[in-house]
Amino acid sequence: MTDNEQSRPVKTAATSLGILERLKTGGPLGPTALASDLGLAKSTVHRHLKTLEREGFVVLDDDGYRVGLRLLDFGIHARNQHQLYEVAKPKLEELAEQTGEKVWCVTEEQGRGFHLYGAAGKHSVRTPAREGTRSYLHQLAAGKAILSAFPDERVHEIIDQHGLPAKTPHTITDPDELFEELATIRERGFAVNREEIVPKLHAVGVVVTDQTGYPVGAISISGPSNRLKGDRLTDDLADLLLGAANEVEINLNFS
Amino acid sequence: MTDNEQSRPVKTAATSLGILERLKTGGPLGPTALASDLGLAKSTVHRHLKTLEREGFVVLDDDGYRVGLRLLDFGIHARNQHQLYEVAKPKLEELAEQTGEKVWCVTEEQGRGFHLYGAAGKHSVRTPAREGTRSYLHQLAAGKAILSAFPDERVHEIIDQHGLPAKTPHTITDPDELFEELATIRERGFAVNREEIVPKLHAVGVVVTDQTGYPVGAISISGPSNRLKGDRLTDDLADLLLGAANEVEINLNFS
DNA sequence: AAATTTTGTTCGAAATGCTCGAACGTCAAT
DNA sequence: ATTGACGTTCGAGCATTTCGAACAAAATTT
Repeated sequence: MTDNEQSRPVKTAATSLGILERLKTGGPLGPTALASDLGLAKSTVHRHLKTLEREGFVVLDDDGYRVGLRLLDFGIHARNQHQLYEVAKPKLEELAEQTGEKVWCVTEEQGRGFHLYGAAGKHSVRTPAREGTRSYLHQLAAGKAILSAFPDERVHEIIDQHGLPAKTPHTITDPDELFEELATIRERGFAVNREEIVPKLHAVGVVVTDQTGYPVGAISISGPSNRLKGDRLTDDLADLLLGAANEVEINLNFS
Repeated sequence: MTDNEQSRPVKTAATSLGILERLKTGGPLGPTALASDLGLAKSTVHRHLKTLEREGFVVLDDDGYRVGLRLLDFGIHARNQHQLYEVAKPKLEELAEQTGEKVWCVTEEQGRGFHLYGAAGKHSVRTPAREGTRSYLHQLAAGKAILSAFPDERVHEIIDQHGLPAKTPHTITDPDELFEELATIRERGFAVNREEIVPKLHAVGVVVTDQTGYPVGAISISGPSNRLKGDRLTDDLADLLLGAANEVEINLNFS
């Protein structure tokens, strides 16, 4: 499963997806700008755009082409496939209300973490994470909680596939260190993140498993480091999360 | 702008998108099932799937290929491009709380209506609409409200492009009837939907325009026909919506 | 307002790279 | 152990994509 080298990819399809990707991050663009960015001929990009437009994946307005809401339809569908979303959602809102912080629900796909849903408490701070955001598991409290529930073998696969890229000086970049951390997490039941992805941002995360012990995702609470520290972080909030995760796990068995 | 006949579409890209579409509606599937559904060779579908998988647009699990959460990333991004979403959201939650019904925010793209966000009140009923759902504008209260703010010329374009397909016996299928309805909506300021998309479901909708009068979307309240009728529908709820839409319009000018 | 530059769009021709079918490997079921 | 169904790989023909150049349309400048 470590093999991600594809024998013969469909280059034409990859080109279309590359255009979508570029439009997502690069705002509205025209054929000329896209062509030079992607190293393609104007006419080629134009043809792709018109095809994508026909299907609603991109739309044309005054400023150029943008990603279309057709993708929201697909995205919401992708999210609804995860039972965790619907079950965890009300619990997350409750936690956000109680703690005043930002509460997330994260799941794993292809060795990466995806933010399924976030509930904002009264005092929650703005972070780079949005719904749909894809992150490296080892950079997230929720992600490390998920990793702690995988067999070592699977964690090795993930490291092989994605590495352990750093986001801040505190990010865990050494496999051995990560495995030690995962042992600690398994022991005490929750994961802690101290400025490992965003400076001055801390978080706690707890895994949510199904009946077989497989991690279907994790929930986390994040906030400013000076508010999420000491006992509040490792006792109060961790306990709150452990209870919530436990409830979610039970509800998952009956849906 | 009525020309949607594309000179030379990129067939290969369209094939990939067709696979995505089929996976969205048809649940997890394997290469063989997809190939026979789409009239393609197994090996062709396989190659497309591997390409899509590499980009995270589909994922493979025990039951077959599914649409991947990478699409949620794109979809959320598409939604965030519409300022209306963020501005209307808190107001929708407020309305849902007040009325107990389901409240939606809809916007237009390519002559179709897209459900940006829905807030559920205590007594809200389950309908086919989800976030991201694409509908015909003439079948929605919010959609008709949007149409009422377009110039007739644009409405004609939309009718030419998409027709006026029926969902129930009450759906408006005649252009003249639609234009009469739009005149009424412009006059009184709100649109009403009586079982035009779902039997026994009624709704009220009010357009939200920008400074130039262009409809950036609409908000609506929907619920069972026996609860949303008479004065409650055309007075109480309509007034509530008109006030909310007005507030949203003002807030849109400062964001 | 004319001219010029930039951008969007169309089209032909060459060759890339996609599609198909057949064969192989793999797994589950009988 | 054997059969069948499914996923995967690979070669070869040719359908399709890609590029570049030319044209049309805007936008920007003089």
